[in-house]
Amino acid sequence: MSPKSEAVAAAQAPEADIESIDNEAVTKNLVFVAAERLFALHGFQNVSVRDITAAAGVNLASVNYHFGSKDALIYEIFRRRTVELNRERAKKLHEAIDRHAGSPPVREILAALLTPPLKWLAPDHERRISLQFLIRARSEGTDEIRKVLQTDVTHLRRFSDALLKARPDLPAEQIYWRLHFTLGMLHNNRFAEFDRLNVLSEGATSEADVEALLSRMLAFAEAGFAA
Amino acid sequence: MSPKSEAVAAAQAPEADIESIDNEAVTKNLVFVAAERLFALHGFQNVSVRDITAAAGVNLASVNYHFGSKDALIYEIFRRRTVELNRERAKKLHEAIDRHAGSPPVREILAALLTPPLKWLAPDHERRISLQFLIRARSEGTDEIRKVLQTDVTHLRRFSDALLKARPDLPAEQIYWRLHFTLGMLHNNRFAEFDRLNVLSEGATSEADVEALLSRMLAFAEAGFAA
DNA sequence: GGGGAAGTCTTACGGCCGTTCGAAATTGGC
DNA sequence: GCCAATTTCGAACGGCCGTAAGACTTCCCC
Repeated sequence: MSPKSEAVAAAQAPEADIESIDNEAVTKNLVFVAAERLFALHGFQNVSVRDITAAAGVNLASVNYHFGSKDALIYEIFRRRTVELNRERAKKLHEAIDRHAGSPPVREILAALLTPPLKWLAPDHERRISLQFLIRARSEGTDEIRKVLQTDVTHLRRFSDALLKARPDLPAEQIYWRLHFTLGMLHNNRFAEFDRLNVLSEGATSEADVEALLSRMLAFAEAGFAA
Repeated sequence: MSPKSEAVAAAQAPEADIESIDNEAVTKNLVFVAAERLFALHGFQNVSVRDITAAAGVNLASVNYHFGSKDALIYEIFRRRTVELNRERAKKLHEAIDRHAGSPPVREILAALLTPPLKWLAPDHERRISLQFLIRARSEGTDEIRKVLQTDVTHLRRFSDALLKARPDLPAEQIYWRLHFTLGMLHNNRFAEFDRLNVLSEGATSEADVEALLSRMLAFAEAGFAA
């Protein structure tokens, strides 16, 4: 009772100062943030509801009260962050379409796809942990998440359509495969993979400079599409 | 007692016929094969020791008796398949080196890296499930597996060294990053990702033709390295 | 064919898990 | 300042898990 109550009080005070939004549902937010962080760092199965509520300084029953179940919590985090990320991507894509009278070049389409997640990857970006969560959700996700990932391709279709228009000379399957390859490059941006890369290059590579990383990825993928 | 014993008897007979090797340690092999398959299909945490022993038709205690623990079993599968895969890769790389007087072109280096796993990916290949296991181990693996993956880069260094020699004009970090991108493309070859790709392309893509997939990947990656 | 080693079997222990329940506390409207 | 609704809390339930212990069986060597 005592330590948890103190933690709640200590966490609520600055929260209310910084962003007084959601004065209601403080607990729900504490759970959401703590869960996202722990899931991103350690995986869904390795983080228990008790871990989450302890880290958030709230009661054990909070997860089930506010979200219904652990899986529903995972899904809500996944859903909110996915919508947020895809909104940024779609905005960039439409800007590129407007700039180029309906059909932007391959590089700009890929930039719209890759720039938002790479921006999130920056060490001081507030969505850095969210991106790791999303990457992890792709391989370890719930049954429901897996179903959504495989079924709902409406977001991805925006990009494949734009690419088909930008390269009408290429067979359609070629476009799809190359988009698949590009997404593979992106989803490989996990902490563990960076660590291995740093060991291999003996420190010559640094993922902290996301601008440089974006340039490298765009150059690689654009050349791949031009092959 | 009765159903399990019958299952063992039924499974042992054809096993002994096909490959009479390991007439000893039949049970150990049954566990190994069943575990690899279940882990590859459903993930490490979603498969219990009871699932494995039931599928193998052996006793529950077999896993701990023959392998020590569930984690040790996972590690042994990972280790054996990794050694096997890397041996094939290294052989191909050395053949390429011999063919080209010490410094093969980028495409041949990448082919040595990608061809073995893509061969394993073929629908009728006996290592198809092993490859899925290895891909999964990369993201869901044990602490020990994760440590090995991040620490032991000796195998990968063979390829980065060859690439550095093939493209001495490129900065070293550029080589490392592009190798990282290429591996990302490779590790994205999961069943779930293929399914999504098939939905997106409305059936125009098929991962069954691994020869075509290899060509596509090599063309994409080689162009990326030439950028 | 007797004895010891290797393997198999049943059974159960201890532990962590997600979830639930009823009581207590807090909040907000009148 | 009271009542009802919402939220928080402590506690526990049922279940599945990995692992271990001990009895039993099989096999092989002397």
